[in-house]
Formats: sequence, structure tokens, C-alpha cells
Amino acid sequence: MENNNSGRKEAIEQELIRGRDVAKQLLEVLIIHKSNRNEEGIERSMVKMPFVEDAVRKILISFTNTLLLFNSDTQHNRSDIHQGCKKSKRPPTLCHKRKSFAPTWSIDNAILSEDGLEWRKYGQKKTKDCRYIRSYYKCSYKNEEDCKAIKHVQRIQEDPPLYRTTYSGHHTCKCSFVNYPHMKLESAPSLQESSKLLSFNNNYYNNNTLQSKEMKHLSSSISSTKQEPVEVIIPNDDHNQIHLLSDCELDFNYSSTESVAFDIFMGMFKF
DNA sequence: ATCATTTGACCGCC
DNA sequence: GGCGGTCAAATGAT
Repeated sequence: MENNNSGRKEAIEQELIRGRDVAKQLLEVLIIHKSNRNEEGIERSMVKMPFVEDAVRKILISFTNTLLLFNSDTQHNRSDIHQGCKKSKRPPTLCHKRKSFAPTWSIDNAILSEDGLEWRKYGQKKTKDCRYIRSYYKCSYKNEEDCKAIKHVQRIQEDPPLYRTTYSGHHTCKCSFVNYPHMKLESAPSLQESSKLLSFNNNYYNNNTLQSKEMKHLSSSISSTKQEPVEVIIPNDDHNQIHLLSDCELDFNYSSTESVAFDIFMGMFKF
């Protein structure tokens, strides 16, 4: 038993180290991408995109493996969930998967805005505690790439209108990387050696997708996983940039759709 | 014709 | 047994 535990700990540690190394590589590529930016910079940086995507995928696999190792004990007793629905008349392939162990988080919005990812509605339901219908969505690439991301959207307030979107699981498919070129995490040496610069593509911002108010909300959503305070600066004249005056001990949780790569990067530094 | 959404039924969990 | 989550056939939109 003792040996099993230490072996598992070792495996977890190795997975974390591997993920962290790849995250570092990814960051280096992004920094090179920044320093290469000029008139023809876009084309030049595009050459590196397959590598970036590959690195991000490796990080995701590493995270998934780590979570599986961590959860293997708690899920052990439930391992019969998919073993053919013994009591069911349905064939095993048609058995409904129940409880998801993926992380979930919610975002409230006043409007039903696009999050830029590709979803397919697969059901809707009237829930007991809410007078409004809840809509269920899964990733459009679920079948092609076995992407586990799902979300449900529910109106929670009439006036002013308010919608709660609950996400479950990160996208592991191509749509999460293709559709979010507007957000970058870079070093900001002009401010402080350890600081980071979170910037948004102007076109994206000008489409009213991110308003000044939301940017402030975003800044308040950034919190330190250590006790140290995190200073966030939103320049008044340039709302498409945020300076994070802190080292990498941050927990960024604004939304999965706008922070996939950033989320992964920050997640690695929690360990 | 193809693809997305709607809808009712099924299923597991509490 | 009630409830919420998921499936797939039916329906609608393009």
C-alpha cells in the first residue's frame, strides 16, 4: 500500500514536471513571437503555430493524466458507471454518462453573448428551482476529437436580464486555439522584471466583446494563490492591456473561452 | 440534402 | 419517485 502511494506520488510529480517544462517552452515561443512582430511578423510567427498547438496539447494531456491520477481513488468505487449499465435494457454504447468529474465554473452575463467557441445544443430542460429553461451544449468537435467540454446556459433573472453560463471541462479540441488569437500573455520588462502583460487584440476589443466594465471585472477575477497581493493596472487610455505586477503565482478564472492558454500556463505555476 | 435544434424518453443519482 | 443530464428521432432551417 505504502509502495503504491509513493509510486503514485512519483508519477504525479513526473507529470507535473513534464507539463511545467512544456509550459515554459510555450512561453518562450510566445516571447519569441512577440519579439519577431513587425510588418511581416504575422507570417513569420504563423510558422511556429503548429509547435505552439502541439505544446499546448501536451500540457493538456499532462494535466489530464495528473487529474486522473489524483482522482483514481475517489472514482474507484464508481468505476461501474460505464460497465454496461447492468440494469439497463439499452446497449452499453447508449448508456448515459452521469456525473462529470471535470472542473466547473460559472459566469453571469447580462446578454447572451457568443463566447467564440463552437457549441452544439443537445437538449434543454425546465428545472425545478428556476422558471426559465436551461439549455445544454456540448463541443461541436465532441465526436471528431472527443472534446469533453460542455456548458449549460440558464436565464436567472428577468429584469435586468441575467444569464448564467456554467462550463464543465476545458476544450481539448482545435476550436479553443483557433478562435482566441486576441489574447496574449507576455513579459512586461518595462514595468518590472517579474511582471506580466496581458493584452487583447484591438479588433476583438472593438467588437464590443470586452467592454471597459468587463475589463475591470476581469482584473478583480485575478487573484493570487499565495497570500501576496497581486497588483493589476488597467491603463485608462488603453483598455486592451492589463499589467500584472506580480510573479506567476496567479489564479486566472475569468472564463475558459478567453483564457485557455493563459489558464493552462497559470495552472502550472500553482504546483 | 444536409445540418442544427427541438422534444420526449431514458437513465443515474439523491 | 423526483430531478437533472443525455440521447436520438423528429422537425425545422438553409
